[in-house]
Amino acid sequence: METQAFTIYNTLTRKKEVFEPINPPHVGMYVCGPTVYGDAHLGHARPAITFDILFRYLQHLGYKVRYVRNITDVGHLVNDADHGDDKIAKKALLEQLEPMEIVQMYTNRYHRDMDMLNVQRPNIEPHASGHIIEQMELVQKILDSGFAYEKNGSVYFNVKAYAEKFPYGELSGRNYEELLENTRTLAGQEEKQNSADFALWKKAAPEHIMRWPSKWSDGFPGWHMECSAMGKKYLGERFDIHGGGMDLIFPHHESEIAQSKAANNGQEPVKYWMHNNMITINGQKMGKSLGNFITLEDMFAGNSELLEKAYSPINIRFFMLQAHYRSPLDFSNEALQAADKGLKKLLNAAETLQTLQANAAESDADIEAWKTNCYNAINDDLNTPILIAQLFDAVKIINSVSEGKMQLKEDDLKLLQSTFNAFVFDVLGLEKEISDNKSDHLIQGLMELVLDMRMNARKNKDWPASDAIRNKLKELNITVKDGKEGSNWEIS
RNA sequence: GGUCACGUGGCCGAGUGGUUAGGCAGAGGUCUGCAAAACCUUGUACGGCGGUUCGAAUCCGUUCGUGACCUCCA
Repeated sequence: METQAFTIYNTLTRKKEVFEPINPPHVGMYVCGPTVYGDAHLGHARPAITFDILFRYLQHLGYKVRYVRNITDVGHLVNDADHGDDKIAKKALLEQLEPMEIVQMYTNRYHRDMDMLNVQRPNIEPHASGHIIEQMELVQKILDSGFAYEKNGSVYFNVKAYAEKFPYGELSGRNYEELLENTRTLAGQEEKQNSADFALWKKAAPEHIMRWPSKWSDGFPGWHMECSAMGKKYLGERFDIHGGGMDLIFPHHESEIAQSKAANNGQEPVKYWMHNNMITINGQKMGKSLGNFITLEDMFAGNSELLEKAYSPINIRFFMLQAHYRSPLDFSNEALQAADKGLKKLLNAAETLQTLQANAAESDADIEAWKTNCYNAINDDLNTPILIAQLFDAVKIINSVSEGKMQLKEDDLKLLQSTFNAFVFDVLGLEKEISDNKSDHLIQGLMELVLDMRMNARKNKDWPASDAIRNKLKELNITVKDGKEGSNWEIS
C-alpha cells in the first residue's frame, strides 16, 4: 500500500492540492493571530490548534518551518459604538490604562491559554504596532502604483481601479459589481470614492490615543495592512501558507491579496490559503459580537452557566481534533464529555504501550499497513478524525497484546511504539495531564497510606473496612480503581 | 436580497458510486469478595421528492431546513 502525498485544501483554488513548498526544505507560514483587547475564547482555540497541527506535522515531515502569527494591537475600527474608535484605545479609556498595558495583559493571557492547550508558540510573533513603518511603506507603494488615493489625511484602496487590472474577489468568490450593490452603507464613509474601497491609512480623531505621524496625517494603518506588511517582511513577497478563520476570508484576506498584488505588480503573495471553520454554540457561531462565547479560562475552570463541569485544556484540544478543521463544530457538554472519555482511553493505551513486550516471531496485526493508514489520514488535508480513528484501531491492538490475546514481533512493536507516540504526542500534541492535586506530595503520601490500609483490610477479607474506606473516598470525589497490581486512584 | 456551505444512527462526528469509520451512550460478556475501573463483542444511518446508473447515503435536478460571509470577529 502506497502512502499518499500530503495534500491541503486551498481556499484560493477550492481544491485539495499536493503540498509543495516554494523553497524546500523551508516552509513559510503566516496565521492571523488575536486582537488583544479581550480574553481568548473557545473560538480562538480552533485556528490556534488547527495550525498548530499543521506546524507540528510539517516539522514531523522534516521541513524547516518559519511560523509567523501576529498580534493585532492597533487599527481595528469598531462600529458598535461611536465610530472611529480603535478597539484597543477604547478599552484603555474605559479601564484607565495605557493602551500598551492592555495589549501586554491580554497578550500574556493569550499565551497562558495557548500554552495550556499545548499549542506551540510561533517562531515570530510580530505586533502590528511594532511595524508601522513597514505598513506606511506599503501604503506608499500602493499609492505609487495608482491603486489608492488620499482624502482628508486618510488613504483608501481603489477597488475599482484594481478590479480593472486584476481579478478582485478571487479568494472569496465575489465580484466587484456585486460588491457595489451589496455593501452596506456605514457611517463615516463619505470620504470613499466607492463603498467597496477600504482604508489603508486612517486619520485619527482627536480623542484617538493610538496614533502615529505620517505624511498623510497623524493616524493609524488600516486593519488589513498589518498582515500584508508583516507577512512580506518575515516570509517574503511570496510564501507558502496563509491561515486563519473562515470569517476572515472576506474582507480581510481578500484585501490582503489586493494590497500585496497592487504593491507588487500582481504577484500572488500566498501559494496556499487555509481556513478553519467556526465553533458554534446551539448551532450559531460563537463570537464576541454575539456575546455567546465562553473564554478558555472559564472552560478550564468550569466557570459558566453553559458548562456542566470544567474541561481540561487537553480535553478541549482532543474535542476539536475529533472534527475536521473545515467543518463547523458545535459546542456541547455531552460532546466534550464523550471526548474526555475517549481521550483517557487513548492515553491509557499509550501508557500500556510503553510496557508491552514483543512476544512472537510473527505478528497478528499488519503494523506497516496501519502506519500507512495513519499517514494517509493526516496527509488528506489534515484529517485528524480519521487519524484518531486509526489510533483507536491501534488501541485495540495494544490492549489485546497486553492481555495476551494477540502477539507482535519485535520490529512491529517498535514500529507501533514509534508511530503511535509520534502521532499522539508530537503531531496531535496530546499529553497526559498531571493534576496539581495528584502531584502534591502530601496528598500523594496520604493516599498511599490510606490505600495501604485498605489493601491490608482486603487481604484479611475485612470487606466492611475496605468498603468503608472506598465509600468515604468516593464522598471526597476520589475514585479507587482496583487492579491486579494493586489499587489506583483518581480525582473526578 | 446576493454569494457559499451543510443536513449521517440516542449524541458527537468522518467518509464514500458497490466493501467496518471512530468516539460517547445503550446491550451482552471477561476480570473482581462486591462495586467501580479496565478490556472484549455488538445493534440502529445517511432531510423529502424526482432523475442518471447494473447499483446512490455518495452524482444531477428540485424542495424543505440550518448556518456562514456580505460590518469588527478565529
